[in-house]
Amino acid sequence: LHNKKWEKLTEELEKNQNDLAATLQQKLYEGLKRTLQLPFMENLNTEKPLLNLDSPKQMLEALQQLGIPLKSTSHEELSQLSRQFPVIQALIDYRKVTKVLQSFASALPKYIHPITNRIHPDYWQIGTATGRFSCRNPNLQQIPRDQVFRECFIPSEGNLLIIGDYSQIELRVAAEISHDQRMIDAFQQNQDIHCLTASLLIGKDINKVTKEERQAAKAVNFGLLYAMGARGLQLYAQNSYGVEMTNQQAVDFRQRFFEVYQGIASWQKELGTSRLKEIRTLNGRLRIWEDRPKITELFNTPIQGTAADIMKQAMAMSFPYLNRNNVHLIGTVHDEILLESPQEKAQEISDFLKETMIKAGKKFIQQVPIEVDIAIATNWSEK
DNA sequence: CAGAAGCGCCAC
DNA sequence: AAACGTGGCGCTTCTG
Ligand SMILES: Nc1nc2c(ncn2[C@H]2C[C@H](O)[C@@H](COP(=O)(O)OP(=O)(O)OP(=O)(O)O)O2)c(=O)[nH]1
Ligand SMILES: [Mn+2]
Ligand SMILES: [Mn+2]
Repeated sequence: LHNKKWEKLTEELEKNQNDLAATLQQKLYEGLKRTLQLPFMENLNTEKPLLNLDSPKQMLEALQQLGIPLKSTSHEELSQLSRQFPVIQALIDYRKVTKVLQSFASALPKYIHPITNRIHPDYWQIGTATGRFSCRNPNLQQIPRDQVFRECFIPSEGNLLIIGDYSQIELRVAAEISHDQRMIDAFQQNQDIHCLTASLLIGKDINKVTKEERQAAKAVNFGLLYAMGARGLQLYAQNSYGVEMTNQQAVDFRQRFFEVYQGIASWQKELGTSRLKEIRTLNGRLRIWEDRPKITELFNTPIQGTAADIMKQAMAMSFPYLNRNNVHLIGTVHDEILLESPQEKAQEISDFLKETMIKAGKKFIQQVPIEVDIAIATNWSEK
């Protein structure tokens, strides 16, 4: 971790948070004064705040008193009303900064080891029901994507980071498992389905889709793959793209998706009516449920699980070579491997990692080509 | 007072 | 009947 950069980032976020807290408080109290004319308003300028901005319960009560119809203060509900009520936008903004400040900016330095000057989290090999790794103390698999955070993660002197990430991995696994011909063809033609979905959703040339729009499309592709409904699609399009969809439009979009990917549709139908209480990944690993699983779990498990199999296969296959070359495997983020390599070997090692990850993929996936995005970097934001 | 539960949100 | 999934973490509030 780049200490100085991190400290500076933390300071900026703190300043930011103070401003946003002031804005939010002002909007809340102003509103409450108007609607309630409560005597406690006289105490406004005392040290003790009347409302805890971090308390969902108090925020909900306060917003309801302002006449805003809410059942909870989750982002999903808030974003619906953010344009109508400035105070809601203020709460969303305050929450965002508070979250990254509390969970990351302030929390992470506590984990820097006094001797190694590094962060040493615990990785759990069987951390999830599907076979993924999990990570904790701290969880380095949930560092914000934003460059200002990622650029603080740097290799030690004389080394470089090598970052390998599978391309569209669970879609490729899904194409293999379902035998969906259209999706297989798409991957054989090296197409990017995340970009395609983004362009269809926002009505924009596929070549003009931004990184953020592509990122947002992932949840649509994986959502539909794992049985997201029209309602869920509609909400998601609104909240992440600002795309207003009627229920009918969402139904139509969903229908078109499955008309294109008929193999996915029939795979879902087959599994959905199967009454299975257990299911395997392509590596043969088994997940068992006590009672009938939800179909969403049943759909997800073989695919997420196979992606995890591939990941672990790649790690196992590369480790001996890495070890011989004094290259350290310093992290993994589900379909991503992070290495720290002596500078002069970095090119050679990155070629090796990429080929090994692809080879591991091919062990389980034969109908669909496997692609890996690889980067040699001086920090984690450069992938 | 400690620990569990609930909420909300970060990542893949 | 309808349903995206897999996690970890910080805070507040509840429970005992
Ligand atoms: N069910 C579900 N799975 C997700 C979601 N986001 C990511 N995943 C899973 C499926 C992805 O293939 C896998 C790896 O995430 P990545 O961010 O690397 O995306 P992906 O590999 O699909 O695309 P990429 O080409 O790497 O940008 O994690 C999600 O919102 N829902
Ligand atoms: Mn990926
Ligand atoms: Mn990834």
